[in-house]
Amino acid sequence: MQSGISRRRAAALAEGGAAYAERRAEIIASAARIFREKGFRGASLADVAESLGTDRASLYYYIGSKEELFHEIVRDAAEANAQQAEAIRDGAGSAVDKLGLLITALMSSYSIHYPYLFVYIQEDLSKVADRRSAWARQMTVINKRYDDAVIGIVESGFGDGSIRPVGPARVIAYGIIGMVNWTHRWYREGASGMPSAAEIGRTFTEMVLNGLSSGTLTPPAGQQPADQ
Amino acid sequence: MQSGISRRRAAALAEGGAAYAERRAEIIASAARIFREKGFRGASLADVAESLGTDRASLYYYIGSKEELFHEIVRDAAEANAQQAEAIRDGAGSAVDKLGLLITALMSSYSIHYPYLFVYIQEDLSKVADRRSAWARQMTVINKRYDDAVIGIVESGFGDGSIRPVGPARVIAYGIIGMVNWTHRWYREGASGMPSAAEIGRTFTEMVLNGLSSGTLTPPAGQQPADQ
DNA sequence: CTCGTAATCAACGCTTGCGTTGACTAGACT
DNA sequence: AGTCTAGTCAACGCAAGCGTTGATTACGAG
Repeated sequence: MQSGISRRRAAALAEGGAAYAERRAEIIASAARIFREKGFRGASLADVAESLGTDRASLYYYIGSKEELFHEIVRDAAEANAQQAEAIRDGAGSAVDKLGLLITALMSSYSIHYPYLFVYIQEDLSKVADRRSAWARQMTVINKRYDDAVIGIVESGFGDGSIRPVGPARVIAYGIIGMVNWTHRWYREGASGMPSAAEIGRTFTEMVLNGLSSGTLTPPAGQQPADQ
Repeated sequence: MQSGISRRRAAALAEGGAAYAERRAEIIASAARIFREKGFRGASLADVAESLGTDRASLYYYIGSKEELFHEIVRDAAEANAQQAEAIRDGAGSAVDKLGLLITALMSSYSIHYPYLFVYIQEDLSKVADRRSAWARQMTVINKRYDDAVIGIVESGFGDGSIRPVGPARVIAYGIIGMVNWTHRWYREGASGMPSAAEIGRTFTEMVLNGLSSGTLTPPAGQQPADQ
């Protein structure tokens, strides 16, 4: 059984009016900003409504619930992310090249889809929804695809010898992912003194691929003995 | 004006009974686990009480509020973290050595103080409390001390030539911090197939200091031209 | 001018969760 | 046995926030 407002929303959605779709997109964009600022639980629909200069109840003409709003924001971001990683994994080049590509591609995604991607990254999705819900299961799949793509690149590098096996592929992959994802805590698009996303990507790439050590004061690596 | 329960709590605290302190610590430890699992906003005091087999109201004999409980968990973790980073920065060794030390030290802290440290790390503190509150300002200071210690190590490495200036010191520092902190999303103490914190620390150290590239398929670094 | 549709909003019910009250219980001490 | 105290808990008040209703406004078409 549908509620009154829900029926009207479904009708408007089915009709597919351009103005309606545009207003809806506006709401989603504004909500993304709010979620980015306050987090999913910290943000209220009142905040979203206020940022749009409208009433909270009016939002329900465009969206079914706070969760639906959140899902809409996150799903596309996650899917795009996964596809990008998979495309790089399946593309041409050595594993090392691919890792470099991956890092810079992610950073520029962030720059473009900000704040959508950061909403996605900053939320620990396992804490936002019941693990058994349909949406949570979809997200688990998408996240796994993403992880597997990165892990796959590292493993292929182990195989062709282009990546030094300094540890388990999963740990290396999560290290890279973490380095990039953690930017959600400090990177602010266009803040004064803030390097560009591209510059951050280049720095990360260089440090992960070729290392920070200049080799002038420490032995130049190879396999150093486990000192513990 | 104090409420009844608050007066009794203050009295019990002032008296300093050992059993009281122990029970209080038990509550804090259990709360840390819950906060770690559900996040600050997602966890309710009912959850905490239930995990202790007691009533929610009984908690207030030991703690003043949910916030106080959270602060107690986080403050020490943050302070310990900052002091550790500062001690490493101010200790002996080259900057490269210090970075390696820092990474492994952090990872073993996590292993020891788990879940306290992860509660601290997983919460974006700017989203949990009003930025102007006394506590938030204290935390800002502690966080800055930590960041500055890491940035300081990187800068000193620039100075003595042991660290290659692949980008701004802040970006390098945040890259390392991110790599380590992101473990809160996937590292689970003692989960099956999970590497030890020490092993993860070694892997991260090796990849950041000496790089992943074997040099067999890509030019061995130096300064590569900006390709953009 | 009137009518119909798209869009808005004041007001409501409902749930969750925080913090408090004041009474109760178990056990130590006299 | 009687009393005192540390600790517990059923019950309450209160605020925030979600989703709904039903009426109202704005406005374009006829």
